[in-house]
Amino acid sequence: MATFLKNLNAISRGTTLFRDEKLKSFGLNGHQVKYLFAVCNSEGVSQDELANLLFVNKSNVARQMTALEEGGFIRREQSAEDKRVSKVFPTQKAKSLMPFIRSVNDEWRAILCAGLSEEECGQLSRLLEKLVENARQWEGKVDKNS
Amino acid sequence: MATFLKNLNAISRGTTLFRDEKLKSFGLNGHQVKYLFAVCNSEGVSQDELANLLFVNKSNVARQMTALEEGGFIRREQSAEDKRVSKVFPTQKAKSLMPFIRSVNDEWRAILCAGLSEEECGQLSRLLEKLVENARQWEGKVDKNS
DNA sequence: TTAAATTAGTTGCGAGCGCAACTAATTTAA
DNA sequence: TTAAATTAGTTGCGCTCGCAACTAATTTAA
Repeated sequence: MATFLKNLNAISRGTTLFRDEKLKSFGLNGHQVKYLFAVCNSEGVSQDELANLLFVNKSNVARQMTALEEGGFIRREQSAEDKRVSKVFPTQKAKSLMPFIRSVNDEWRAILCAGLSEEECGQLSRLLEKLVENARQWEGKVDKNS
Repeated sequence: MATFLKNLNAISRGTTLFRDEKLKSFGLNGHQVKYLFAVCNSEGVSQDELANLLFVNKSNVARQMTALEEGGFIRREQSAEDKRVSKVFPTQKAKSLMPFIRSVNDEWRAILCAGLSEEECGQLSRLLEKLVENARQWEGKVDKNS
């Protein structure tokens, strides 16, 4: 069990490091890629929805959106129906970068899953999905609202 | 793939949160448990070895050892053979706490793995182990010494 | 034997993170 | 209809983290 968490840390760290390496020349760090990727896959998403999608606190979304906006990767648009809501859109610059970001992700997955069969890879995804569901259910129960 | 990393974050966060909840009354937070657990399972380990075991930067080990020492959970002893090395030992206080820490870990694993069979749980551990190995190999290749 | 290279540990720095407190907009109830 | 509760987003705080630069001890080479 202790092993378990340690392992997740190692993989998370590696992922960020890999993305850092590949994307720093574009003015993005390994953490920001995660946010930008989500925005590009859900254009017009609200910051609150982003926080839920990415399992991070909404304060981090606010800060990263400011950074990405200053970097010219996204723009925010106040929702007409609900003026509290900021809808987030990728800029053309971000969209142009997406194929490359996808290739970086693919490359990293290939490195991570080297030596695993397709079945094992799928099995792993499925099992992790289940664990996340369990974790979220517990987190919901203790009601750290976020 | 994007999903993949997000999932790891959610599980990591849940683990820390759970440990925070259960152990704060003992003066330990969710992160420190990880370090203390490793020390208790490898009495006399060096800080450098701890960093490798836990996949964290050695600077964090130094800081957490200072905190754990101040909290009365560990003591450091300069190695006689190599005066650069600090050997780290758990105090009696820490040892007494270990059964409880183990039960917290077990409880969390039970929550995480609810709905999974023994075989699936084992399979998951095995697959993650492989991924970590792959990640470490890549991290070693880019030589971020740490 | 002495000088250079390596190693364990520490510290300053900047970054990400979660939480709590806040503002402003919206919804719910009285 | 107005007051209370909720919601989206922002900001201050304190924590952990990784990196780089540093000290002191040790090992390697000249």
